[in-house]
Amino acid sequence: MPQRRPRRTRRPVSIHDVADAAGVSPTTVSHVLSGRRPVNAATAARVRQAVNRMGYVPASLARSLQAGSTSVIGLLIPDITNGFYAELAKGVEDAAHHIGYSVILCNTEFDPAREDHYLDLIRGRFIDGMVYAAGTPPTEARLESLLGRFPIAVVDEDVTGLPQSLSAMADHYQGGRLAGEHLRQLGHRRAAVLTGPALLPSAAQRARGFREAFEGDVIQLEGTWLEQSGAELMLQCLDSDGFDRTAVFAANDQMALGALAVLHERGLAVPGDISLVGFDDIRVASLCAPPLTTVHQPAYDIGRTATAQLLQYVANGEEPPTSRHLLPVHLEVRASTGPAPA
Amino acid sequence: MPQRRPRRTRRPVSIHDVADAAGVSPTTVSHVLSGRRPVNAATAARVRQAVNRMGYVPASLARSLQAGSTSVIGLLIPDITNGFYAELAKGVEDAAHHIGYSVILCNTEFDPAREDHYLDLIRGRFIDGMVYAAGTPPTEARLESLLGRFPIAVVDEDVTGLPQSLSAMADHYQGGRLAGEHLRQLGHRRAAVLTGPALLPSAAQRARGFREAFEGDVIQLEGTWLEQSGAELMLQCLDSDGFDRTAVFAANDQMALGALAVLHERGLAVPGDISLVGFDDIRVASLCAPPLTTVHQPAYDIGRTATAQLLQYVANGEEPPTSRHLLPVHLEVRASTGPAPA
DNA sequence: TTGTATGCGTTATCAT
DNA sequence: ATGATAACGCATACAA
Repeated sequence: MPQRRPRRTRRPVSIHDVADAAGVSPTTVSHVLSGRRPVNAATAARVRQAVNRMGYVPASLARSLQAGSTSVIGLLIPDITNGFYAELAKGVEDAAHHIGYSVILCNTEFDPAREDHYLDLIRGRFIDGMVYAAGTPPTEARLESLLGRFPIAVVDEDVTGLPQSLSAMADHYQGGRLAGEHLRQLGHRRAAVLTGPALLPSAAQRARGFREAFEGDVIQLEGTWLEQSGAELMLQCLDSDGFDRTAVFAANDQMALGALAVLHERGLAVPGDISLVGFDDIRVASLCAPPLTTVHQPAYDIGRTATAQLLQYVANGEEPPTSRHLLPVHLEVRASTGPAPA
Repeated sequence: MPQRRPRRTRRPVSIHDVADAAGVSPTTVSHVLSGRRPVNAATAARVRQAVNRMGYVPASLARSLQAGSTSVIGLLIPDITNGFYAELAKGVEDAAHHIGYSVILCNTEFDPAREDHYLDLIRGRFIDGMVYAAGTPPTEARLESLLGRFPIAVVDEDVTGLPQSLSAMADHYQGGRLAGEHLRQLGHRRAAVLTGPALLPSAAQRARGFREAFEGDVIQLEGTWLEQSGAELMLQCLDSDGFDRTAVFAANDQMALGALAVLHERGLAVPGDISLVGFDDIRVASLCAPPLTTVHQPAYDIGRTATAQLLQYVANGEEPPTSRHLLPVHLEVRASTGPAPA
């Protein structure tokens, strides 16, 4: 004999309440709302009226539990204030919203603990999938227990040797090559490369592409992806004995902006004394002074593509196949690069 | 024909499976994991071993259903690629993550339908609360059915005459005044104001503050918050008969950047011919050419404060009180403003 | 056309 | 110290 609910707090209206009010069973209410089976017109009208009068909204939580999926995915990125990730996020959100999914913003600030915390969302099945663009080195160790067991799209990073499902990234190597060729054709022979974390394939590929196309004398300094890091590395360069570089390739635009600020501080002309190339082509790259020559990356498309791919399978309860999307890049030549000084 | 697998799909390990494996009841497993009541050490060890061996992770969905809350909030904003909202989002995420909450990114692109869709998340109780920074005019109609019934913090907007719970915003009026005073002191007497949507209190307050402090001849053009809109309004100004303004106040930095691009295109010097002031102080404002004089808004703090306030009550199951936080602004004087031309 | 019973996976309540 | 049972609120297989 069912006991009446305690009713301590103002409990939300449930499907049961509506059913009682309309004089039907919860099943019928459910079907009126879902349309998954025919309901007598008059009955349906009564139910709808009760729904409106009582302001009933189905508890999506209960619905999700029953359905076994939440229609929510995660987007794991290191820094939403970086224009690249913001564009990426927009692409992810667009693709997700397009088929009724929502996106949890997992902003990690490059903090492994925070990353782990957010990965627990998928372990606990609160999210149906994850778009993973961590930007942190120990990517593999952190992911290996997840890939293959959960729907994850690895984005912007070329994680190899793992049972990964989906991936989408820009052609980092080719981007590096474009930067290198450009500077070589301008007559530069001695360059500095301010890279991202050496353990990241993306950072390594950009640097390698640059070196192979530049074919000159290259010194390489490792940093994080942050503006601050670009500034520090640039300072380190300038303060080293016998610094003689005429060109700098920064692993992303944020670092390039940091480097640019330092060059300005030191009274060095860009590109008069030193040419500077970035990577990403975030909005500010075309607005800063001088406008930055940089490798354009289709951030929005990367996010949109990866998410659409992921959800195509997740939404059907299928297991995503292994795939690797390589998106094209191109060089945006602006005013931060010029002929090598004599 | 014998059935191989009774289950259609590989079902995740449940608390029941662990209980069976450990030879205890689900209740005990639950208590071992939560520590909410004493469990025999040996029993607990057996349970923990089973948990590890089977890779059990509690279904947070079921947990949420039982608990009546999800530990997720929404963040509704129009445009994550706008540096202001990105900073705001970072503040929200920080405050939420700090006490174990996650954030759903509700990016609306100023689309009312999309906004409504996301507001349904709170109606369906999939999220415990919402940080609302829509930036769209019909804020009130859209919100009136929600405020007071659900935990919502209205951010960056001064919604008056509504049963709102929490709100946090910059001092828009004072910001407008700072811009107006600055230009007046530089000798400007004729200005153009490129405002945001007239129906938005924030936009109206910024414009009013400007007019009251500037005390000169002001023409006012209404736009959206977008860069494109700033460009269009600037063009419209320049092409009007007898245009004679020496200063422009844009309602936000994005619009200022749009206006700046148009001024450059037309060969007008900034600030030589026209001085320009923005609002927000997003990162690019200090990097563009010339660096933009602008009203600084504490975007990160607005997000963090509002979220911390909201969650303080939500996490305790209490109803948030009505409150209104007004955060201070200040003027960042850079190179886009100068003395009025003779 | 409609209703009953059951399950989704967890935790709180009550019992032992 | 541990377990059985009843919710949480919905959807669905099965019955009528």
